[in-house]
Amino acid sequence: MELPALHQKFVIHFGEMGARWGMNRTVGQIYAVLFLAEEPLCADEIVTALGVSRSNVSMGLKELQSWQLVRLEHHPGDRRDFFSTPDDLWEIVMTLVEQRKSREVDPTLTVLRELQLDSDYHNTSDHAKERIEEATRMIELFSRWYEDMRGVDIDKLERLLKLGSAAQKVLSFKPRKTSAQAK
Amino acid sequence: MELPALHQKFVIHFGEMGARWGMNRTVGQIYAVLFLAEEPLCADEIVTALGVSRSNVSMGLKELQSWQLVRLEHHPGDRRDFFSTPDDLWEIVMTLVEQRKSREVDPTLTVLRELQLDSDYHNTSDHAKERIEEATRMIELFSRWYEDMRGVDIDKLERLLKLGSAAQKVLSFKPRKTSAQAK
DNA sequence: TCGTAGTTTCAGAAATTACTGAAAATTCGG
DNA sequence: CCGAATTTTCAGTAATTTCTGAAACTACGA
Repeated sequence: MELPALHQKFVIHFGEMGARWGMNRTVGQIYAVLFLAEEPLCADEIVTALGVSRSNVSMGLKELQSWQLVRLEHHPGDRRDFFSTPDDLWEIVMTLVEQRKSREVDPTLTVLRELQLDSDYHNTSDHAKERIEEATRMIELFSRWYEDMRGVDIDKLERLLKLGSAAQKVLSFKPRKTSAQAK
Repeated sequence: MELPALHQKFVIHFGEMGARWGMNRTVGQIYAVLFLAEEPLCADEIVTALGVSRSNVSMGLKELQSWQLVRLEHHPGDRRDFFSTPDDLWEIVMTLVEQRKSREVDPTLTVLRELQLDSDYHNTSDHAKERIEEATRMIELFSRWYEDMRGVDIDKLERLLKLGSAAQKVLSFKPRKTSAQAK
């Protein structure tokens, strides 16, 4: 399966982007191919689409599975594995957010809490304590919000975002002692 | 300036995390040191804190400046550059978000739009077109929201997040028919 | 049980990225 | 303009990551 020129461009861009997120270029490209494909593809189709080695594709797919970004399916009477991305783009975005949270935010929160339990903690400078505690509070704030929000569908989200924008304008008029002036 | 053991742990963790974001380990560590420091530090203080070469610190600081994550100041009668992070953690978070948006989201949106203007676009499969357009719409939705929200202070944000959580619960009860569809 | 069609693993090669020390450049007081 | 203090650049090296081909493995039908 040769890739149409337009798909090429898309795939290349997602390769670059993939590299900026924990995955590598090839993994990003594999994902892009699957994302545009009409139907689930088997590993060899990805090999010819991208021109990389079979084993590289195998490893890439494993990586994508560990991110829960691809789905595996079987066709009756065919021994091959077929891979696809969810049809619902919103679901993809939520999976990505979830994964990044659990790979980056959660471990950071764990470390911050551990530091505060550390026997050395009391002889840390007040300033450093304050920064550590502030960071902890902020991450907890976001985590709680995320827990509340996880699982909204795109339709509801759209309404919430509009509400948020509107609310932020309204709040800008309520003079509060701590609030900085709105733009 | 030898780092206290507790700072060590913090710094090491941020090195790992920095590596997951576009920066590398050393850049993350430099940032962590500055984040905990009572007052602005000069490059040589970072060198002794981290035990890496002077030139590595120089490059790391340049990288951090390109992300706009550090501030540079001068002390009268001292020729050295002193670096610090903003006191307001929220400001730091917003800077990070802004930078990542402009390095990842904006270029992606540009590519998606270019694809749609491409002379090949009309002979792309309907399915691929649909996916490209869906992705474009979703990114635009977030970008608009972000534009509305950029610049809220942490205090207002806290209220907005609560509002969002509450609203999402309320909306869950409203039987929705044709909801806000900007599509 | 064997053979075939497929997938995964893994050691080493290739490519990329990070780090260093030395040299060059900059800045500023005198 | 000189020289001392500092920062930046850069070519080469070190470390890390990615990719490959060959071999090992798995599942299945005959």
